[in-house]
Amino acid sequence: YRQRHAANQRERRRMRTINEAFEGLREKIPAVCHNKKLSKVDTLRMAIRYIQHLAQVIRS
DNA sequence: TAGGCCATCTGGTCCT
DNA sequence: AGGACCAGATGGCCTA
Repeated sequence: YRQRHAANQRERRRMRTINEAFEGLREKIPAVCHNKKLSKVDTLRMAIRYIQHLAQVIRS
């Protein structure tokens, strides 16, 4: 009813902030394929790889 | 058609 | 009490 609806609305807002953060992270990853958007899970995986790569560059 | 990705709803738990 | 966070369930959409 009223409470439930309000909670759902807040949850949607919360998810939106998370998705915006994903969007921000996506932009920091060098684009492999430019037109195709990375999925959330791939964004995380690529970010990990990229950080590892950067660490390697610093080390050498 | 199965599998991956996603948005949404929901109930539980913890924090303010 | 009310909100934030979380994970599970569900259904839609798209692609190999």
